[in-house]
Amino acid sequence: MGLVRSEIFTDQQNKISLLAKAFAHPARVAILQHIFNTDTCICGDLVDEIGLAQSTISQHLKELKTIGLIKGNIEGTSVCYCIDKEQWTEMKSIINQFLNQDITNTNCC
Amino acid sequence: MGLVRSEIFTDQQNKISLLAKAFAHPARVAILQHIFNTDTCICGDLVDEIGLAQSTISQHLKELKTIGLIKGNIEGTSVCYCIDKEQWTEMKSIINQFLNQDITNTNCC
DNA sequence: ATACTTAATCGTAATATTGCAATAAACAAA
DNA sequence: TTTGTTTATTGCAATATTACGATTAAGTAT
Repeated sequence: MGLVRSEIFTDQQNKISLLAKAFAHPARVAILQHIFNTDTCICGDLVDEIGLAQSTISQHLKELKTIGLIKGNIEGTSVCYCIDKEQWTEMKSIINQFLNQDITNTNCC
Repeated sequence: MGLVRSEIFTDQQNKISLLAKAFAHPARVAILQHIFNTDTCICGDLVDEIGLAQSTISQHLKELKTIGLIKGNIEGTSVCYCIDKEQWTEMKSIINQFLNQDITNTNCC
């Protein structure tokens, strides 16, 4: 069907999967890494840096904005994107809580 | 197009996004949590636990197996799934390296 | 052998995602 | 105003994902 049945999962499960989607595409990973790597905030050079069309990059930026991990400041004619530090930290904590589940219990294989 | 242009990204970026896909769906999050929570390995009760059809669960299990995070042991007529500890640890390290990028540099917004 | 249980696979339908060209919007510069 | 620059949006087209019923495969039990 292509339609996720979110109702049958817990809020936490839906939240984790939503956050994971942010970096479940290499372009979004690249965008986030580039924002991290440039000490000054990012503008429109993502299109040159990554080899995708401007509209495609813009769409990925929109998704990251919707999820809440980045925010954009309009600076004249260009837009400056940066990490939303609070949200990033919260995301990290949620994901880490999931990743750090105790592995020692599973002992059959 | 619906076709990810993997060639234009680094191996690391592709790897991160691939791993993230493992928990970019609430059903797979639920499956992994359930394997973690039951001290004994998982069998076919995932279908009862999560409200999805048997074939759907089986498909998600296959994806998790393909990504490498779980492995299944045939035990008579049922199958026992568990976390692949080595792979899980490696995944954690790769994801954490990405999540723990220094946030202090981004200082425009 | 037959019947039952369990999980994988196949086929199909529907929705989601990715990508790009073209256009629009918003601002800057001349 | 006109021109250029930059980003967002719209409108496709193509591929991917999700989900389920039906079937198959493999083992158990009778």
